[in-house]
Amino acid sequence: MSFPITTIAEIGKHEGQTVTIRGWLYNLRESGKLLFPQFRDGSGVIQGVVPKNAVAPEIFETLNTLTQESSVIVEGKVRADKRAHGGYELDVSNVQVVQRVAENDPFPISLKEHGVEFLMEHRHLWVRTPRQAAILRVRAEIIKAARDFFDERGFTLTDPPILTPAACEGTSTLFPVDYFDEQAYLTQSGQLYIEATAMALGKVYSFGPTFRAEKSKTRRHLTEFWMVEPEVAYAQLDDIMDLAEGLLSFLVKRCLEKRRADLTTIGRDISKLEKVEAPFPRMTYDDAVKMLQDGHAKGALENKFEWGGDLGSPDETYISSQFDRPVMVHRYPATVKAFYMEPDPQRPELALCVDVLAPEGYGEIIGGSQRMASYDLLVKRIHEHGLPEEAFKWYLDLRKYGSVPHGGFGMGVERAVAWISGLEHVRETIPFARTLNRIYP
RNA sequence: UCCUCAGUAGCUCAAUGGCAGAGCAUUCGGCUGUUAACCGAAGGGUUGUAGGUUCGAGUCCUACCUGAGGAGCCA
Repeated sequence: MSFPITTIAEIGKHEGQTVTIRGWLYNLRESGKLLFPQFRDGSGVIQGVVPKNAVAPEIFETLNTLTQESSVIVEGKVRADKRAHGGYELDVSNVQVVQRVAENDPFPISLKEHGVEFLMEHRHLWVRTPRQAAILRVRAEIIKAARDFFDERGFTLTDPPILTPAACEGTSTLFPVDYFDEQAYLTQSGQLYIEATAMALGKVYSFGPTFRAEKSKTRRHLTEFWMVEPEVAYAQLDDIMDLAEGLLSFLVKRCLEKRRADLTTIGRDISKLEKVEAPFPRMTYDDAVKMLQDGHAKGALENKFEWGGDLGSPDETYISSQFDRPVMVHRYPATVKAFYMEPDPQRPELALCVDVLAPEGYGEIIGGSQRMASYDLLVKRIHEHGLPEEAFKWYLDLRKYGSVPHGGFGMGVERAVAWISGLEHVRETIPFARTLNRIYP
């Protein structure tokens, strides 16, 4: 095996040359004394062509009896061919089997369809299939793009703790952890901590895992998921909305530039993504209520929405279905939102907050707000929500020592990936999903 | 927590209360351009679990287990 090693993605650069690829047998088709082994290496799939009279008998026999997902190092000459899916084929001249999958215990994920439970039980093997690999590449691209977006705009990455002493927003949905005989919790948001670092560094963001012990069983929920959370000193609600709009359109543009082939593999309708450009529609909660009531009058919504409630999932789906790009709903009633949100000075019953609803029924992918700047009002709200003031002492300090208007948002990475990739369920957007009923593999 | 649906071969699914079936996968045979290749053959079953009704239950009833996606809650 002395020929140059290449990846399948870059094999076109070696047309006419003999190369080495290192990967796995994806599938084997045969037609008499002609074999068509398909190899994958994580970067793509290429079909090999092996006529019986063109190679040594032992090489033909090795390939003829090779099993799906056996690991192989293959030597062959790259040839452009219109009949090939990637545009190239490999005229195989030599093969070395690294590990052969036993036929009495074959690779479980055959090329035919499978059910969700079976696939999730074999997630460690499912990730090898082309569609799942494409989704994970899109996820990686979105993560890189989000970091580039903030890094290029003068934000500093500050990592909040994952082990926390108390609830950010109430204990009911937290995973408890024993911390040297003390009760601790896995974080449900880094927000409160990055409010502190924003007062130190001006513009900050966090990027990390988040844990919610909610017993949610829907296509939008994981118990462990990743969030990008920017936080900006001196920012007001309009600045936060501008930032959210800028981030989402940046992510979509980047994926269209760099991961178009993967989106095609996944089966995404790319024309829908191409419409996602700033500015996004912005509507107040009041106008959203009117839209929902109109929807009810037209028979599109089952229940009549009354002012004062939080938007339910069917409500979000209806609103977002009216637009071809994300829609920003702002200024909800303070009573349905978190304790730390700044009241609207024009109408104190409203919170200066925004939810960004993705199109095509993907629901809320960003939630943000302007944070409460007043010490006295914040103490009052903490008490109203029945939260222990002692646990928030450090958070209240931020309002004592140079408090300023500030705000930020959290974007759910998996929901963003599900939307951009056009997936039915967020469990495919993360390598190993943690859901209500699954913590294996 | 509530509502709805599902559980039969390794996988995906059939089977009116009356013999347990097919496709894929695996093995064997055939085919020199296959595209989830195709053609022929073989092996492969405690029908989720425990009860019940019945001459007879994969099928009907009860409970439980497991899973799914919807509500609530949220990103």
